[in-house]
Amino acid sequence: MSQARRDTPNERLAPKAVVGRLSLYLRQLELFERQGLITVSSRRLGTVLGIGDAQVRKDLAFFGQFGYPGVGYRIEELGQALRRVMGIDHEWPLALVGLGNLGRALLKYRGFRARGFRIAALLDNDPKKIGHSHSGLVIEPIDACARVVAEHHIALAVLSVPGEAAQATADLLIAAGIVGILNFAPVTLTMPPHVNIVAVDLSIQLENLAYLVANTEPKPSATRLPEQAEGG
Amino acid sequence: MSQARRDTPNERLAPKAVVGRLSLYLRQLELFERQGLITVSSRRLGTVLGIGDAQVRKDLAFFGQFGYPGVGYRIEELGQALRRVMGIDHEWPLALVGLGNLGRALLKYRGFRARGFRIAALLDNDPKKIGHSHSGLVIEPIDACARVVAEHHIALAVLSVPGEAAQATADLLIAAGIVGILNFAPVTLTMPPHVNIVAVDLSIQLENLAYLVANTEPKPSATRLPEQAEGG
DNA sequence: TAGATTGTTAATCGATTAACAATC
DNA sequence: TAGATTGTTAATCGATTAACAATC
Repeated sequence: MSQARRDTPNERLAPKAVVGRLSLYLRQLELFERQGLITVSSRRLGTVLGIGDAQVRKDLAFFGQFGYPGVGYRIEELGQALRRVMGIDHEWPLALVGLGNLGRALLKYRGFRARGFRIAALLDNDPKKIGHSHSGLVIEPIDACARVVAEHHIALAVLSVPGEAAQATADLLIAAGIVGILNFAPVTLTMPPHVNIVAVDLSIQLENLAYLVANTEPKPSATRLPEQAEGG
Repeated sequence: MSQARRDTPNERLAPKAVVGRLSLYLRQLELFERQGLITVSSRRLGTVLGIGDAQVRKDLAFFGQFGYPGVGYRIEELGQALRRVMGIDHEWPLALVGLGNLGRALLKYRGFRARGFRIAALLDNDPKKIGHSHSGLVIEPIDACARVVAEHHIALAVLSVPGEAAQATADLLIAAGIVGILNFAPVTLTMPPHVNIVAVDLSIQLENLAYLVANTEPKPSATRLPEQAEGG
């Protein structure tokens, strides 16, 4: 419940790499909190995430002064501060667009809800799906997105339509006022500058993994030396 | 069917950022190929992906000399070369571990198959699920992973178990010979150095999007100037 | 040939790591 | 106090961009 102490918000947008790590820090802080810890040092926080202590401090310092020299960071306070700088100190209603296999799985995915993201509307263009209910929500036609977005004050959309439909659907969503899209379609979308997109291309991730595996030394011996691996 | 011309494989592992873009290049090349194009310049390839022409050339040059001055890149030839350097010029059998909502959606996801990844085995620890068939495959207990991995020559696993089970399950998979994991569990896994991991954390991606949206200027006017957005 | 475009070198930019005075 | 740890500056490292001779 304490307030952040010396919050010196930075004018610039944080580097993408920093923001990605912020989410990792927050997740780990919440874990530490459940374990009953009160404070944590940059070294300890970094170690469990495979990140150097200097980098942890630098990342956090970008947004303000949250630590106490000689003590470390107060976990609850830092967690609150990070939620605020990340813009997730309040709920975000989402539109889920495209209710194929992946879309329906995302609808039931509990990780979103746990992080303050609430799916508030379902959109699909398949006449066989429109009108059906999933998890208490009725699927509406994509044409209705302007009304739906306004009604529920939705800013973010999760796009899980087929690749062929992705750009046209995104255009409709943007016209309806959507300003952020989490794109699961395997397509590079073209956007006006005020709209943000984060692409999650599962095949590309798997390809990157294949490359790494194809170019990594095999296990050198029976000895194993645990080491950290990263992700976004 | 042509061979790459002057392939000068680089000893070093390519930077992560380069590998990520390689997948984008390949996807776009395949699109161009379907559109009937024969050659493409670095400028054109870059433009549609929102990447500079110098960067496209530099990325490709890391792996060899694939272009023709004055002409550009032969699309089919470059595509083949990229598939080879990425290690996806052959099929990869996968183990899908964890058949919750997300796991079942991934099983039906067609993007994997289209890219040479074939789910060859299903593993889950829920007694209610073991023995049931999905898409022609029988769910086996995770304890059986050593046998299953050996039988199907599986190197890569897709891990979609709950966060609490992720590390223990990953340890079993590694002991069974798995050397690459696509991790959907919201947990930072600890790995021996010969094992690669790519983390796909959907909540983190959505958090990054929320940050961007919360810190982006709103639409300045009615004029729109389309611009490229990126993703991995 | 003239025009286009590569591969590569040099210049710039940004991100990570190391070091340390200041603080508790 | 002595020990721990921060925030920040300087040093290093890596990645991107610009420029251009070489090539077709």
